[in-house]
Amino acid sequence: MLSLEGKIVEAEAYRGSDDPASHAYRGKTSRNQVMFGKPGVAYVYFTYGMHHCLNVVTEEEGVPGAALIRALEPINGIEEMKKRRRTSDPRALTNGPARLTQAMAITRSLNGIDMTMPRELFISAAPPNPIPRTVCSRRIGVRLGRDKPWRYQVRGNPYVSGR
DNA sequence: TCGAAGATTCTA
DNA sequence: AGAATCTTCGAA
Repeated sequence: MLSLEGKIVEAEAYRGSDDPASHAYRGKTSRNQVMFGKPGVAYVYFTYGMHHCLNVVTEEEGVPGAALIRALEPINGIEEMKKRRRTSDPRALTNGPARLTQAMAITRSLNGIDMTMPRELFISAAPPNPIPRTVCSRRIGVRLGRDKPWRYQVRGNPYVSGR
């Protein structure tokens, strides 16, 4: 069984009542409730009538917060990803929050699963970068909370999202 | 109930 | 620049 794998190269932070761009800004709802739960859990939501996005819950239980995974560098299962994304361009496979969920077949059925253990969907540690080169900038695609420099990406990585 | 907006992507 | 497309949320 082939697994679909990628290295996270871009993410954005979202918090709670102090972050107007966050789904948790106005408190807990049925959609965002996992943002208030245990850290390391997947928060997957559906938006624009067609797209899924994947977050990792980040804060201790009871405190809302999550990181939106915005881009991956494909590592394994690239042919499968090309089929799912209907493109052969390797850079277009996972360089956007909704693109990577399509490439990796991530849907709301995975909402709420613990990604700190080897599961259907999980995150594992990678060797540290020999040269630290993570940079931050303003978040993308949000109307409110543009001022917050909570987007982190690997500088120079060709698989990050954006224009 | 109803209506507006949305942590996006693709096409023209 | 505009459409696609439907869920979610807050107001009525």
